[in-house]
Amino acid sequence: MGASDHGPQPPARKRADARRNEQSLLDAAAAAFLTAGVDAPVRDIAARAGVGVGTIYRHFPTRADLVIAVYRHQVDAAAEAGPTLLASSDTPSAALAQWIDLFVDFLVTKHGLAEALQSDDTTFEALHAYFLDRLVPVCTRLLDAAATAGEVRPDVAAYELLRGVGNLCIGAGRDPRYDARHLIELLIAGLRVHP
Amino acid sequence: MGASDHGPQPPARKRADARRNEQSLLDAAAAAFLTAGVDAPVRDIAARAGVGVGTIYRHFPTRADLVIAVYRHQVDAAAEAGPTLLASSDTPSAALAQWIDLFVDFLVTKHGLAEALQSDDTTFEALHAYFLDRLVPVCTRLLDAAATAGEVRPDVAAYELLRGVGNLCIGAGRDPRYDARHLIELLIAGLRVHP
DNA sequence: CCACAATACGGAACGTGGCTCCGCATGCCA
DNA sequence: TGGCATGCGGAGCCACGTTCCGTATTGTGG
Repeated sequence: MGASDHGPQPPARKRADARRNEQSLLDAAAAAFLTAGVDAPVRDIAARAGVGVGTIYRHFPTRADLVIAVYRHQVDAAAEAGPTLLASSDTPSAALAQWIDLFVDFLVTKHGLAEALQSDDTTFEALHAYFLDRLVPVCTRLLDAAATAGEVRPDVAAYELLRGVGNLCIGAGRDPRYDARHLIELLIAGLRVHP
Repeated sequence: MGASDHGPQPPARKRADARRNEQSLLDAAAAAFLTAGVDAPVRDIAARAGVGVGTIYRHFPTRADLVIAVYRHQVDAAAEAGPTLLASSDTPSAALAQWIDLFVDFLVTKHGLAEALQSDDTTFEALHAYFLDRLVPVCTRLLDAAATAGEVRPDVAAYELLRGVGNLCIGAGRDPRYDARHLIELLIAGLRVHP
């Protein structure tokens, strides 16, 4: 559900001010997320957008809805990059590595996103689900291709790998001594079938 | 600092009721952590212990202090297990693997601990520091031994490895599809020098 | 152009949780 | 037993999420 229809062709027309406010909120949220992370206080976001808190909840009932709306494009781009990479890379495992790099780039630059994705807070459940809906199929395809080519172990599920990578991104960029990419490289090395 | 003296020989005698309350609080906190995780509400812990909230803050000014006090023994045990394993194992890398297993066992059974350890919440800074103080030296020794024996890559710091393992433990046991141990096994496989 | 219903808005108000502060109780020692 | 250092309780303040409803705005049919 929810993973296929992202082009509301049948325009459920809304009032002009509503659309205006929705856009203001998206802009404000994006800005707030940048400086204060994805759990920036609701009131702050509302203030930035010049609206009342009620307006946020009307447009984005849960925080997850707001976060998804802000990052939807980038997540979709990552999803679409999968097949492209698979087609353009020398080997499936190279495509997989590049794709994961993309994913990491995304997570690492979004303050608090990786944390939120793994949080058990029910507020973020939908966020978790959205990421999985979009990315697990892509990752599965890359993983399958690499496994079929005998390049990686066949006993790792896309879900697990994605969560692992997501987890390793937590706290990246907050501590110079912690290099998430380095560990993810290790993880992928461990995934490889060694001669 | 704070990592070496854990036997207050010079007894800074406190009042009897103070010591009693401190113990009640430790018991109550341990129980609360078990059911509600390490961020169980302060008021709940106080109620369980039959004291006022002020008493908690007097004995344990920050949440980290309380968590540390509750888990101190187990962390110390993990620290002490390092050298023991190194002496009793066939190879340094086997000792390392076993030791990490121990660490994972600990983290996985403590609801919310792994999350707290990586949280950027300043409340938990001291917790993070305590774990590192105690465990980084031990892990460094294991890692050095294994690297010297040519069993693992020499370019991974104990700090990084511990944080990576800690991160991978986040959310373990909350989702049957996510097996932290499996990924950590992968990580360690990637750490190994392959023939 | 106007009236009026549908739609959307704002922000006061409530619940929860962390943390502080100070008047009061308690243990300790002489 | 008296006096006082030490420790205690919990009311109260703040920050934040979330709800709710009186009011304002929009767009449409007359």
